[in-house]
Amino acid sequence: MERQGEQAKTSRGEQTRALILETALDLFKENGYEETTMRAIAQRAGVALGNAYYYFRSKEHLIQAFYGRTHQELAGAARSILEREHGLRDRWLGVMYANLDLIEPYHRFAGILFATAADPQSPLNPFSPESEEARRESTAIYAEVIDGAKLRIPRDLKQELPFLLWLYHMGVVLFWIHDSSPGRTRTRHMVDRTVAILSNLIALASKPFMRPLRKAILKLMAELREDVPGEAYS
Amino acid sequence: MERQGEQAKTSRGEQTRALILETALDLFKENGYEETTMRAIAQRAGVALGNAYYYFRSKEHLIQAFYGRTHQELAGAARSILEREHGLRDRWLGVMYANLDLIEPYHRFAGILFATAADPQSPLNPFSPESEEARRESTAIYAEVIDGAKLRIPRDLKQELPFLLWLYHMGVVLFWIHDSSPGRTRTRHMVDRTVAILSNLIALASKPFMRPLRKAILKLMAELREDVPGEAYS
DNA sequence: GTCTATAACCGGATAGAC
DNA sequence: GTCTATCCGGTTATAGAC
Repeated sequence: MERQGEQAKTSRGEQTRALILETALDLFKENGYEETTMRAIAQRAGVALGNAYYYFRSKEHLIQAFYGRTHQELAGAARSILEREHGLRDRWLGVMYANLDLIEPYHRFAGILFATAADPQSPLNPFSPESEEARRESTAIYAEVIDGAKLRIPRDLKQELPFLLWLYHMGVVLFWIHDSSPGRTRTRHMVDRTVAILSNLIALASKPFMRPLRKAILKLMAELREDVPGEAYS
Repeated sequence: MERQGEQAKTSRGEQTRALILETALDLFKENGYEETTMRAIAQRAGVALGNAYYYFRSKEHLIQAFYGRTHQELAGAARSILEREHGLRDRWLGVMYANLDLIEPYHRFAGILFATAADPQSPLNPFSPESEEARRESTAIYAEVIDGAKLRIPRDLKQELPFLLWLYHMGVVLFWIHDSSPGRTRTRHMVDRTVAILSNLIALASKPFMRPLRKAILKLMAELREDVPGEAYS
């Protein structure tokens, strides 16, 4: 019944880890973040409290794991969308909607989720070194959104766009968190409108006669941008 | 030596309250928010733990009080700036700088501060009903920034601008929190540039020929905007 | 209404045994 | 890798003094 072959490797541990994470997310969905105790998570998962802490250094790290899982799922969803769609606007909108669908079940505790993420000291912060991988993967999705689109975009802009779309993505999530409309229709409406406008704006900014203004804005951005994956966070 | 006339009223209590708040902020500055215990605050203030909780229902409420104090101080600083300056850009920039000066000493623990504030459930959230007064006062400052400027702005835009400037203010604070440059020079640079650009944009948006676009954007905003001081937060 | 003192509760986090 | 015991600090409760 059981095998412990060398391919299984960390399998046993991974299973426990996954069990704890899923249990935690279920409880978060049911009762919210603050209301869910680590003891309750451990109990329902059928493990000891200390064991939960063996896999997740803190309650916040459960959130980080949730981030990671969501990224994986979004990347998967994005793949099929990006195979199908070829216009910038539709590719972009598709990814945004996929993300909103993905996180909707967690809207209830997403506030706390984002709150802890807002602290620059926190490893959960989207700008932190710990988040670099997630940030890089996320940005990669948006690079693919752009690269696959039938649209000629100058190199300087094209280089910055994935980061900008990722920032936009963050802004949408922030809006979504504060959106109490049923089904988050308000956020979807906002995304519809802004993606359309911004897609046009990108096309416009790509015109040759826009070059000077484009250069000026990109220069300002470069000045302002912290070297995100760098020394800034000691 | 002591009088307890009717004018003194809550004076005794107010003094204790202020003492506790100042002590807490000192400790936050010195050691950060998480590292500062309520017991330590009470001890250094020379009051009993229970007394601290008599004046502040929770540790978070100390932050809310800090917000309030900062608002007061900003309003005071703004008054003298707005008496002096008459161009939109200089009035606006003056207020932004005054605010940055005011909060600089607290940069260290501002992250946590903003983090707890980011949770929609939290009373600290700038959009929450509990924050309505602070939000209203803050918005009033920006209304004054606009009203006193020598610039003709159409009514529809003028009505929305204070809220928009307040949103911008929030965005600046968010940027500031993540700014690890010495003296927050990066934030100041960003503010310099963006206030200049946005001031021009406001002037541009006020031109008669911009009316249709302006109307369209204001309409979208109205659709998106939650009735902030409303039922949304039950 | 303001304040002290003290004990207790609860839950996040850690230590160390198995 | 898993468990039990323990610590620590936010918070609450109580009972009483000015």
